[in-house]
Amino acid sequence: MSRPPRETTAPADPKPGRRASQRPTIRDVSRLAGVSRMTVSRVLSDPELVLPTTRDKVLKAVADLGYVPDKTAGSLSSRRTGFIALMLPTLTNANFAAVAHGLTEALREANYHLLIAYTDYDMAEEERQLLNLLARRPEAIVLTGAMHRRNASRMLMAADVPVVEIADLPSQPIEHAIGFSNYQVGRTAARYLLDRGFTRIGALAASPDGEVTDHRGEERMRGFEDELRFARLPTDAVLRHGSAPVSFHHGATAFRTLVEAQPDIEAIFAVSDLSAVGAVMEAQRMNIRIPDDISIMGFGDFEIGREINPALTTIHVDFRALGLRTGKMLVDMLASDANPAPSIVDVGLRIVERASIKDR
Amino acid sequence: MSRPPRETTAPADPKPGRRASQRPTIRDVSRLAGVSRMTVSRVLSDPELVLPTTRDKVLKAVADLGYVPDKTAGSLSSRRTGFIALMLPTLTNANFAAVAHGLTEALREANYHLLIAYTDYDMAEEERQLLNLLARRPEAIVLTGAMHRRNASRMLMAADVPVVEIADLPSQPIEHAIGFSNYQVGRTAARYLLDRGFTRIGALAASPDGEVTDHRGEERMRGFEDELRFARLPTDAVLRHGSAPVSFHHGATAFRTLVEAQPDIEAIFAVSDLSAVGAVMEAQRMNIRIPDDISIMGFGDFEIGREINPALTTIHVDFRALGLRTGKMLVDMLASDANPAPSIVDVGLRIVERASIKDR
DNA sequence: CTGAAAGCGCTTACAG
DNA sequence: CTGAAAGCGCTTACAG
Repeated sequence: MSRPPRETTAPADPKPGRRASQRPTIRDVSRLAGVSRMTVSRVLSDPELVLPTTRDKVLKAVADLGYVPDKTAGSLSSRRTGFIALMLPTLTNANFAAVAHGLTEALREANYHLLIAYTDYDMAEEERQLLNLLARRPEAIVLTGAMHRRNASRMLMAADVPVVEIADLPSQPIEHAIGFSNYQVGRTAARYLLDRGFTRIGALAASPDGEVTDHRGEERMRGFEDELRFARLPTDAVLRHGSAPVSFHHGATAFRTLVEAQPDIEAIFAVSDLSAVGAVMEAQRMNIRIPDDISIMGFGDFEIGREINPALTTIHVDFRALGLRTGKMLVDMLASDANPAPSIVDVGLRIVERASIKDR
Repeated sequence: MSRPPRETTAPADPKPGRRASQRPTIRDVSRLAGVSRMTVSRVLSDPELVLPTTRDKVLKAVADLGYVPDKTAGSLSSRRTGFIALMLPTLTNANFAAVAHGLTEALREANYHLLIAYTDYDMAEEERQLLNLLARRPEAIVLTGAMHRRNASRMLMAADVPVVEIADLPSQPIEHAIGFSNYQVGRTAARYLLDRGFTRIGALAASPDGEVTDHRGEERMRGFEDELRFARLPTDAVLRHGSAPVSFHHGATAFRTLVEAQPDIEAIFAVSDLSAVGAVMEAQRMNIRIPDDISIMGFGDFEIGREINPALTTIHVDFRALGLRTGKMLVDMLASDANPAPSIVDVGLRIVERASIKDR
């Protein structure tokens, strides 16, 4: 592996005199433009309110100085930070990232900035992060529903801003909730497999581990097991393996474990497409044909599921739309300064039938 | 798909009187504890400085009121916001998400909060986001290297804080740079394929589209093409298809396009594992055997590449470590308040040999 | 259409 | 070990 020389042209004088030049303030602009600070402020926030001549003088001074208003000061004074807090279990999950993207998009026009924190599925960390977030005085708080520590719930209730829980529909929402029932996802999956006549049915999930738990995934498993029980089927092939978050590798090892323990298994629901795809890959290596020998379905409709062979049957939730919708609701709410009654919105879910479930 | 009734227990009285109760300030705490505001401030930032008796009174008042200090005010006063700005092309890319995770981890102990923005690979958006970020007075700015608009570069230079470009090694860094050479990635990939005796060599990438361009990916392609040219091989099988960011689907369609145009192709380098994996999946559907008929290698070492069959040969860069390292450097720098000379750190790269390249 | 005054909720820099 | 004063850089709420 040869490495030809790189042309490392050292920049002439990088960032000269950092400490020398203080950043200009509104006062500097006002002096240069020969107007009051209020006028500068107006030009920047409500230009129509000031005479074009004055406006141009100010704008020129702003450009000449490279003035960037300090929002820290602005926030303190106006009591509006322009922050919306978002707390997620993790950033490295395409669906949660999609929520963040959807939210950002909805918030962009109204000029809100997302303040993101994540918990790594750890409830103790959620509480810690929540404190950090609250200290920044966000104008609204968005977080993943399902489970919080008591202290976290209390802090959320005491926070003087709208709270919306997403991606689940808690039975006792803190305030607003926009999402879907993970419990229903589990029941729907089981029902789907039941309806196709399978009787040896299993599942792949993570194992709850104290404070580090995927509560939403657990909800799916609870629904799945309930539906099996209602059908008088055993739940002993519902495998909890490793800890959250799941991964392709999780699916591969869990699949092998399950199949070795239950060789007659016919159909498997994985808590996430990540696990389901890993299971399909492991099946290929074990020379188990999907779906002829074993049927597999996932949850989340990740892109990779559409591309593998066979394409993965899964349950789809539009996470991007969920983020978008949450953002729009918040923008409306914050604009009107109203305090509407708590709303619970179910965005629903949809089975996407592809090729990983056997026709029978 | 039946939907049994959900127990929608409406919470007794969610968030009573939001507008009634103002959030407590440091003044409220000081009054309740019978001390000055300064003493409250000290208890919260430097507890050893105050008498245990006094401290306990204050802590009790803080707990009773549920006081959370307002960092907006604190920031303005102390001139330290505790923010580190991070600008990324996108959040929905496992490697960039890993950078964010690594950074967060390094920053956590020092109590810095990441302020994240992303550009969707759009340079105009980068400039807009940069302004938003700068207005929040971050104490340092981390962004993806390779390319910026002139205005963006100027704003960065004028910003009175450390700037570090990551995930590339620009020939003219703004200040610090921690990353690897994407150009070298391309050359290394081509060299690897050349050394194995392939002569009909192609590549899969996105097509630059004005302001919306994956400049780092383009650098990889430039290196790849250069290495082919140095070997006196044609570059006509380097396919640019669709626009950034690439995806599994991108790889699938680009692969089909390339193979139909160049049926005698022997080996392909994909700009990202995402495309490479999509290509492998499409090959399966086309009954093209990997690596017997065509060899494929990717870049980025995404988890899915390890799990597919055949496992994907790729080029690995430790993005998490990159984030971690950047964070540590920043914490040190900010703690000492020093202004060290610009540092350029190459974290290197590594070929991961798996099964998608034919032995010959 | 423009500006002088007051204040947002903290911390800095003293003083005692 | 504790506190009174001043001030961070803006915007609000008037006033003219």
